[in-house]
Amino acid sequence: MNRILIVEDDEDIGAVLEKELIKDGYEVMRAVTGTSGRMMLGKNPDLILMDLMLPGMTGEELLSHISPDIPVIAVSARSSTDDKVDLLGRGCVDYITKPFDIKELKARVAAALRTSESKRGSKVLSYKGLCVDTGKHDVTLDGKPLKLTRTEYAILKMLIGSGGRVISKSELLDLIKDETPDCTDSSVKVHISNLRKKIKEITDTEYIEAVWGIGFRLGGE
Amino acid sequence: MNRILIVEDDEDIGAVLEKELIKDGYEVMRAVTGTSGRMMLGKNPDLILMDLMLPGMTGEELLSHISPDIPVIAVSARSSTDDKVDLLGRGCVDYITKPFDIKELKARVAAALRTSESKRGSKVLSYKGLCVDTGKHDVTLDGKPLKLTRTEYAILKMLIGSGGRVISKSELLDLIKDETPDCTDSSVKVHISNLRKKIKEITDTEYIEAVWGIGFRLGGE
DNA sequence: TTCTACGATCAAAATCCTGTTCATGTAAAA
DNA sequence: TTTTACATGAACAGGATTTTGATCGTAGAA
Repeated sequence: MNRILIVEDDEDIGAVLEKELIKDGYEVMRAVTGTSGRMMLGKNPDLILMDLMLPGMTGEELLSHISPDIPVIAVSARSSTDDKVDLLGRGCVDYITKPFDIKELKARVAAALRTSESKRGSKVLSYKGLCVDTGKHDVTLDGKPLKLTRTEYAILKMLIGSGGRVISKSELLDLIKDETPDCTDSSVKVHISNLRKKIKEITDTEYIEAVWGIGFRLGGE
Repeated sequence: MNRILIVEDDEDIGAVLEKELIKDGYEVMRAVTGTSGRMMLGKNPDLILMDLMLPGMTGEELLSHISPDIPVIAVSARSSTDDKVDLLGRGCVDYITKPFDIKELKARVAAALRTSESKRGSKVLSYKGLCVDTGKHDVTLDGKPLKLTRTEYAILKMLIGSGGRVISKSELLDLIKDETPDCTDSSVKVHISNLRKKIKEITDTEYIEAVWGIGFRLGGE
């Protein structure tokens, strides 16, 4: 779940934003001054929605304290192009002028989160010669590329991402359910089987291990 | 993704810098001498982190070869104010003395990149013979000009600007939505198709690669 | 040992995606 | 006005992927 920090001194607007964003499934934190906003940076928000006119500290000042990989959307009554250019230069990814349409705001929040997620979620997970690059969305085994389908990739990523923990079949089912809500666990079995087949074409090491009655785990002996 | 060139002869320090910067999502290149640093200028770094005491060529000498719009941060044991003024005059945007705090260094790197990016909004992105000049708004393939429409250009720029990352279809849709808010992903498909067609007129290399169920990526084999 | 429930695999069927082409609408250029 | 270039949506073909159902193998319990 994504965490959004709202820095807004107007109680009404803040409350509306909070309610709407919670409705969309975000976790929301609120601050009413620049100073309190700065303190809440410690809680690692994934996105910041910020008014530029704040008591205590200007939005611009607050901006300079924010790590550049957190997307910031500025909300302001001001709308001169100069302001806009200036802010975008300082690390804001977007800019909305009041009064705003809540639907548009939500769309921009979603877009900003999407790009930042793919940018910083670009991690390389690895386990014994098996490398999953979550940004490039590709996998290599002992240096050789492994061509996986979407589901196979998702399963492998889940397995490799959970550090040796056993993943229950129902967890894997949830992964697949996103696309097809009604499916039995027999598809999971097939995907696992196909994954193993592709792995076997490259190495003899057994990577995917079944744990009876529980699920699967990565652990090539 | 931003590319950072580290010119540092101390192996330990260089390795730490590289690791930390990669962790932050930068693409890192290393050089251990001034001379090799100079060669790597050809790889178009977005920022240079440079030790001033180098074998082969002094940092000051190297500085004079660097294009003035690339931000350079000097890292040095020396700390006299004269040195500092001198260097800043020669085009360094910042100056850090050893021993430095890695967090501070990262913050300065981020800040320097942010300002330089907004200053010269134009940047030449390139990938295997494909060059996108965001300033001049034109594209060349193996030296030959590629005449693209506005949308095709936007798509290609997004793909090339994201360093091999997969761009989801919804991200591409957002790009098009700016002009026509209601459009289906079938237009994305058509644009991609047209782009490929134009590329194919010049070379046989496959540049735009589909990642099934996810989106598209640049990656000519 | 024998039984049962679960795991593995296969091939066919169903579904989903991509790459094209074509007809249409629209806005700018001549 | 006419012409041209672009963007879009519909429709379809050709694949790729996913699911299903049947079948066989195997671990664990009685």
